[in-house]
Amino acid sequence: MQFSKTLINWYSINKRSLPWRETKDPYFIWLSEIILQQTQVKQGLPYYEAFLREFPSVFQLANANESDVLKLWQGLGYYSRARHLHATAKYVVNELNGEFPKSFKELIKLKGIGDYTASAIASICFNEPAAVVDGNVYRVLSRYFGIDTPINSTKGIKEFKLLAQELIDKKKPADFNQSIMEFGAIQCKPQNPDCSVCPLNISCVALKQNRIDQLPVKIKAVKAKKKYFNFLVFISEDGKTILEQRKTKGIWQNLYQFPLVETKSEMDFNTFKKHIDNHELLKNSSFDLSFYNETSIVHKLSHQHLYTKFWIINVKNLETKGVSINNIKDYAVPILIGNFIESFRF
DNA sequence: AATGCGGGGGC
DNA sequence: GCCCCAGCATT
Repeated sequence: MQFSKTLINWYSINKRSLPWRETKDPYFIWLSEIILQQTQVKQGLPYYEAFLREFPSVFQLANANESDVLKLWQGLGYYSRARHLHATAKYVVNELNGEFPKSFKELIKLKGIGDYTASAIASICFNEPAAVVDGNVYRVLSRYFGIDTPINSTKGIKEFKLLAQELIDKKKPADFNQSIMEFGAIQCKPQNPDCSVCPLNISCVALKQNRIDQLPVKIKAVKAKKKYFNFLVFISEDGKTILEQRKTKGIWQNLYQFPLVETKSEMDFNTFKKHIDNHELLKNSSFDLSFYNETSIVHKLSHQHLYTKFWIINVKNLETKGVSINNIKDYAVPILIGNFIESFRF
């Protein structure tokens, strides 16, 4: 197939030099693939290097505490990846003697490994002809073949997977998979690709029909909801503050934060002072309230916009409820909290 | 089939 | 402001 040959040839010339491309060790490939889910190389690379420094093998990762793994993951987002990464490391060490499964069928059973990641590991590490379909593959195939089935519909997911599976070079599954993804990342970019230098421009359907900017088709995402977060930043005279671990499902599960009061709207000083008067951590004690930011900090997640205020609460002492302010950098926190901690002078 | 989950960057 | 990103789990 000319399509596959062209991609593999393009890849051999244009591929970026990246650390996980120097190995077929499933631990390294697995780690890189989990980190790179929904994450660009530029953002994930430093995390990959940090994880390998801290956990050179699956055994060190399995022996770590989840809190330490989350701390290292801090800032990368989609924290369930880190929790599943750790759980799978423990499973591989404890149940599989530290050896990763060697087939798509077995790999996909592991936590945090879905169709894409199982295909990536099986092809790159074990030469199994399992086609990867990530955001890049959707884009390349939808444009080159002029397919307008929505890529995030059930029909589209099946259709593109089938097509990729037909196109894969069964003799070079690793090269084919990586070539089509790299091609999507560098040549067939989301915005303003330079089709004049594309090795596939002669036969690209979208280019011929002048539909490059209309493909791939995607079903619209729901709009983000607004939420109003008020963090209680306690400061005691003996140098302590309060951090709590988020145990509920939802965003930032198992990360730490200052005690959170969610409200229906943005709080001004007087309203908020009344609002928290009966708060569990404040009743029967005197406190001095002030704000860190008078206008909300807007933190945008994919599905929520968080209008956030940090409230400074000076108290006499916090006894055992508090943690030493000197140690707060040891806790894994959302980037929203992390940015505050960095800029606030305790 | 639909929803939730982060954060950074491009335009 | 909207879209995109080496997706997965849950319901």
